[in-house]
Amino acid sequence: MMFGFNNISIDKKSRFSFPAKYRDAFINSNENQIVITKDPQYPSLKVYLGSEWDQISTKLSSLQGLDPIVRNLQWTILGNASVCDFEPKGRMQVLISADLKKYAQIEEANRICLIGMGNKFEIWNQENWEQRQTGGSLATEILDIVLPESIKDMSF
Amino acid sequence: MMFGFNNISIDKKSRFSFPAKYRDAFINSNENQIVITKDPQYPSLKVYLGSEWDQISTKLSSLQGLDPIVRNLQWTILGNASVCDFEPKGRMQVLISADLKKYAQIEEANRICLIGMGNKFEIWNQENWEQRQTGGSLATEILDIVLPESIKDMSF
DNA sequence: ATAAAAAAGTGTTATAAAGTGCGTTAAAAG
DNA sequence: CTTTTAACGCACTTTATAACACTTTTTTAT
Repeated sequence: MMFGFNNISIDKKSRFSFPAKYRDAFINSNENQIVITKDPQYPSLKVYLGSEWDQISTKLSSLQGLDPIVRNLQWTILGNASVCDFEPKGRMQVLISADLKKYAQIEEANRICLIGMGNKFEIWNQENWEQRQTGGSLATEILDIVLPESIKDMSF
Repeated sequence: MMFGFNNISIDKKSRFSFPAKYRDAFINSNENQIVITKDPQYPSLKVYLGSEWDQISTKLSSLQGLDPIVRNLQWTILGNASVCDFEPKGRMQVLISADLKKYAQIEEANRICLIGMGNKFEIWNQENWEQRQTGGSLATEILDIVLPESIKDMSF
C-alpha cells in the first residue's frame, strides 16, 4: 500500500520518478507496468499499477457500451490510458503524454503533486490540489451525473 | 490489450500507421489482418483485429435478420467492413477508404484520433472527439433506439 | 479495342521530433 | 561525514511524417 503526498519534479521530457520510499511496495507486488489515465471527475490523473489496471480495464470493457454514460467512462478511462514499462529496481521513471499533461493542467509546470491513495496514485496540478484541500471548488468538475447501476460497484 | 489516445497523421493517399507502442500486442496475438468498419452509433470508425472481427462478424451474421434493427446493424457493420492485410512486423500501415472517411467526417483532415479501447480501436475526427470528451452532443447520433434482446449482450 | 493519360495504391528513403538511458551534480537524510 | 535520493544535462535511439518513386488500376480518347 502506498500513501502520502509528494511534490516532485517533471523533467524537460515530461518524465517523473516515483519517490524511493515506494520502491519496496513496487518490488513486493512485482509490478513491471504503470498505467496513467484521466480521472473522470476532476482535472487530474490516475496512476495504476499494472495488476490493478488489468482488473479495472477488464471490468470496464465488459460493460454494455450502449449506455452513453458507460460509453463515456470507457472513452475517458480506457481511451486515454498510457501504459508504461516500469522497473521497480531501476529509476522508477515514467513519461506523461502531452495530452494527459494538458488535461491535468500541468502543461507548463515543472513540479506536480503525486498522491499515494493506497493501491493507486493521483497526479495533480499544485494549485488545484491546494484548492481541493481547502474545500474550494474547481472550475471544471467533469462528471456531474447520476451513474447507472452497472458501475455503482466499481471504484476507479 | 491496446489503450490510449493518439493523434496521428493520414498521408495524401489516406494511409495511417499504428503507433509503434502497439507492435508487441499485434505480434503477440499473431494478427495479419485488420478490419475497419462503421460505428453504428457515432460518426466514427471501429478498427478490429482479425481474430476479434471473426467472432463479431460470425455472431452478428447469425442473428435473425428480420428484426429491422438487427438488419440495420448488419448492414452498417458487416456491409461496410474493409479488410486489410496487415504486417505487425512491418510498417503497420492501413488504408482508409473514401466511404469510411466520409462517414467519419475525416475527408479533408490530415490528422485523425486513433483511440485504443482494449481489444479494438476507434477512429475519430478530432473536433468530434473533443466535443464528445467534453460532454457535448454531436450533430449526428445515428442509432438512438431501443435495442432488441438478441444484441444486448454483444459489445461492438 | 487499344493506347495514352490519369488516378489510385504500394513501397522506400530522409529528416526532424520524441523518447530513452545513463552519468553527474545537488540536495537531503542518516 | 557518509550514504541515499532527487534533479538535471547530455548523448543516443527510436519513431513519425513528408517527400519521392514506382506499380497497378481505371478512365479517356482515338
